[in-house]
This record gives sequence, structure tokens and C-alpha cells, in this order.
Amino acid sequence: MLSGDIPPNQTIYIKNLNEKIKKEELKRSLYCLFSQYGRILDVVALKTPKLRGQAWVAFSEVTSASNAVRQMQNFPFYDKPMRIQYAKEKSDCIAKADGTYEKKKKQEEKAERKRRSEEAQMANGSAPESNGGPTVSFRQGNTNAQEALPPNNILFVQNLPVETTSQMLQLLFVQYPGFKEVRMIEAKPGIAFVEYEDEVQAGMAMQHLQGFKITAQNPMSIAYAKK
DNA sequence: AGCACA
Repeated sequence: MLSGDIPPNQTIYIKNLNEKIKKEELKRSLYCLFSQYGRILDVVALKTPKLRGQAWVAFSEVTSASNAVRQMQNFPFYDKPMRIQYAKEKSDCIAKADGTYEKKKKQEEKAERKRRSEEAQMANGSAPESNGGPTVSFRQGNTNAQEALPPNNILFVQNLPVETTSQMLQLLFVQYPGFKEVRMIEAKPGIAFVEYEDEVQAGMAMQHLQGFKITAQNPMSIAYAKK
């Protein structure tokens, strides 16, 4: 299998990311791109020599991770196809939530102590190293884990009030880069298609407008259109 | 290519 023999994990490991992108932007974009598959608990990206070009996205559900691994495999992101696998280890944010964290930390400390005592025996000094940075968490609208379609530059919008016009929708969707057009069908009130230049831009618009209410009774439901 | 989170 493409993803190797790593067992399913709530967290996905992404590599072949564009290393020129700044860490905070990268995390933000990954969050936007992947939140269509479910609730994201954390996005981790480091720019250390060993870890640049890679990231971890932790979902609240394994099924979200599975959909993401399948559907976003090789997705062109900042001009490079993403390579996605399940993470090898459980994310700390998940271990903390399920109570496994303390135990894990103890094991690591034990290993660390052992390593240090071995180093001491060899009588060499090593400089402490620091890395990483602050973790930013985002909060945004939806928690849609509905059956996810693969990315498409065209969005399918449902649950609109019947009196919605394409001009009204255009006002909303044109705010997001790459907007091309809104199409509505006379015979089918309440739905619309919105086209963007590419899938990433469509995904961003979907993320931001998901659940937007034109009237109180009509939170819009946005998905990628079927191909 | 590369699996971390302090």
C-alpha cells in the first residue's frame, strides 16, 4: 500500500511539504485544508533541520484521518504533492485527553536518564538544544464529518433559502481568492454551484462559509461538487 | 528523506 504498513491513527503525518512556507502560515493552511474531514485537535509543524517539510494533523476521530489520508494523497499544496501517512505515534494532545500521557512521559524520562548516564560514562559534554515554537490553535465554525468527497474547484452549496439569488451568493463567495462564478439552476431552488480557480481556494471558501446563515433557518451546507 | 509535540 502507498501508505506503508502503519496502522490507522487519529493523527496523520504529512511530508514533502514546501519548506519555504513559514511555519504559522503552513499550520493555518493545513488547518483550513483538513478541517473538512472533521474536528482538528492540533497541527504540529517544526522548522528544525530534521523536521522541516513535515507536519502532523491530529483529528478527534480516526475516520477523519482515514478520509484525509485517502482523499488528500498527492494533493498539490504550495506546488508540491502532499505525501500523507498515518502518524507512527499518538499525538501528545490525544494522549493528554485519554490519560495515556503521564505514563508515556515517565517512559521517556527513564530513557532520557539512561541516555544521559551513558553519555556521562563516555565523558563528553554536549550543548543543550532548543527548538520548536508556540502552538497556535484556531477556532472556527464547523464540525462536519459528513461523507467527504475528494477536493474539487467547484463547491456544491445546499440548504439555501429559496429566494436566494446568485448575486447574493456572489457577494459572499467573492471574498475568497480564486472566485470565478456562481451557478444556480432555475428548476432547483435552494442549491448552487460555486466555482474557484483551484481546489485549495475552493477549500478555503468552504471552510470559512460553512454553516453561514442567510436566514436563521438556513445554515448553508457546503461540500465539494461531485466530479 | 526526514515521525513531534516541552
